[in-house]
Amino acid sequence: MDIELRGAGGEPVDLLRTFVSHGVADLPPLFVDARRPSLTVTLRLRRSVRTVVVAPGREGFAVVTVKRSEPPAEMRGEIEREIRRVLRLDEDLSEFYGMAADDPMLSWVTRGAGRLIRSQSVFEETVKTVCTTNCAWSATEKMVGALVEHLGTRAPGAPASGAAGRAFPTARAMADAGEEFYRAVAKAGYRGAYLRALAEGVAAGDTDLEELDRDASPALPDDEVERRLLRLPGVGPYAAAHVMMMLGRYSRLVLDSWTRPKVASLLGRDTVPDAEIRGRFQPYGRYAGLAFWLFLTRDWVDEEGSA
DNA sequence: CGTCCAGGTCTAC
DNA sequence: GGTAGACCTGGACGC
Repeated sequence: MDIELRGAGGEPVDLLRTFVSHGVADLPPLFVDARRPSLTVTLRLRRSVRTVVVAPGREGFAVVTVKRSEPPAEMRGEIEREIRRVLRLDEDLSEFYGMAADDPMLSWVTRGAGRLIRSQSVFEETVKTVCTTNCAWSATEKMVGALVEHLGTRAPGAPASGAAGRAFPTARAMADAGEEFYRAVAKAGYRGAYLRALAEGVAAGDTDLEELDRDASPALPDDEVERRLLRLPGVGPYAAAHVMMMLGRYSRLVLDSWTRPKVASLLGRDTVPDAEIRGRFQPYGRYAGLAFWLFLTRDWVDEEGSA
């Protein structure tokens, strides 16, 4: 099926920029192949699990194909909705583009950058973010890979082993996995207890993460969303800002051991105080975090458009 | 082989 | 409310 690459405000969408918009776009159950280019994702649907490939189609469109089986009509509708969510196509970035157009550092984004690949659920976003804390990216890949490989449901056509072809695990599946799994298989270290507690809270219905999405609760203020996220085990200021960015709530800047040196290097300095960084992007208001992220990741795709 | 530290957070002052 | 110290893990460093 075809999906038109057009934002909710009619703004352009650069599909390759979207594919390489964020490192989490390449954590299972998402796989980016920047060469082809394509995005493969295994989706949990209401009544099944399917692996879907998104690639450039005819001019202005993405083409979505479902692996193995041609899905029935109602499933196709569901898949299209989920892909639109993952690609963030229903977000209106035209106001942000209006601001960026007058900024020499960011005017380039108006060609279609700014849609950060999103996971299927806020729960998934939160788990992945906790898995990025206080460790190298290789450790994050190890942890998330193990969760999907060992706890995720297989889609038709999934390889016998590995994370490919499996959906992100449900909160229940993660809550039921024992301490030993998090220690010996996922190599999550002290995060294991956080992940289990987080999953148990969601599975038991005590924690509702999905309502924190900007689409789900546009009236919920960012301050309140941040307060709720900070109550979660393993979620501090960095993780809260990061999850919020993935929820389309860009008021916070993601400040961590990767972004701080990166912004300093781009400004040709040794270090830059957090307050100064915030000050520089403050004019973008509720898009400050997105402006900051795009400023940092401009070099992820070169001018010719290859990653 | 020991120390440091990666896309930090928690607890105890 | 603000700040040390501990914390799993493993790859990168210095010695």
